Amino acid sequence: MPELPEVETIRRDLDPELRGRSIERVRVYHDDLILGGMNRRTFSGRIRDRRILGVRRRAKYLLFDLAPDLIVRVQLRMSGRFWLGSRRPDPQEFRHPGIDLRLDDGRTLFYDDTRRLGGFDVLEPETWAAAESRIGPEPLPRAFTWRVLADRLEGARAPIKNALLDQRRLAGVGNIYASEALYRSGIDPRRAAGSLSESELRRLHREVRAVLREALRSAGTTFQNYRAVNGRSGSFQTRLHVYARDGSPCPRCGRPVTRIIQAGRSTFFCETCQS
DNA sequence: CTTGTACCCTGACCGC
DNA sequence: TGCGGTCAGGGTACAA
Repeated sequence: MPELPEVETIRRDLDPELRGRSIERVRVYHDDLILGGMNRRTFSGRIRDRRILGVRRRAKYLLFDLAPDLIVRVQLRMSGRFWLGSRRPDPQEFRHPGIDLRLDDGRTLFYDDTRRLGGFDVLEPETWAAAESRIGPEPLPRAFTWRVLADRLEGARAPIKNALLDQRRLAGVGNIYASEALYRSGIDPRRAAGSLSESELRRLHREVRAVLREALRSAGTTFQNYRAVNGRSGSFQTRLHVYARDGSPCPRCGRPVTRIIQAGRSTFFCETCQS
């Protein structure tokens, strides 16, 4: 479920706690949580007794750098969650144990995943570099100018909403912030991505960054499942303009928000304010 | 190459 | 209360 702001919130929670710790013991509850077909024994063997150098994020992936030179990639997908503590969390909250990583300070990092769409894999640096090169630019650094966005969308005939979700074009935007950024930019989500004018691209660039930054400041959007580490909720759901608000009045013009399906996912927008 | 669709999985919710 | 249908912050394989 998490998009860039949610994954980055989790990264900020985890990094100072995990940095420098060693993984003493690994427990895997379901083979399908090890992505890429590695079996659980091999996975455990690769990462046991290694020290965590730090936790990074790229797009919606969390990357645990292990000494001396190995990467654990975590994909939360729709329902992955973390808990860090010396005891297993309340089973009311964490009903679907997925992977436990016991650390050398007596605590355990518990990964829980209701739908089991997420999971972990272990990558050599070269393998990660190859995968990483296929991901679009991060939207928050200064290097991401409106011209970079224009480049990534140039010639695309797909609807702009779909293009924003395509991680090869742009990293980190998901279903919530795609709808929100297009609403704030006044752009119809059905427009061909390559047909946006310069002023539309400038507005979209500004609003994508603004909505992601504001959501990050609110520790993300807790709609249903998403929690930061140890059950902490985000608060950006109170600041959404259109997402999941179909039928409610558009905050700008008062006409009802419309819901359509694009690429199999819901899109929310205002037919009056977005053209 | 680009684009769209089906699928992975469980749970919550809605109408009958 | 039960049951079926729909939907859920994602990514990927595969078809067209």
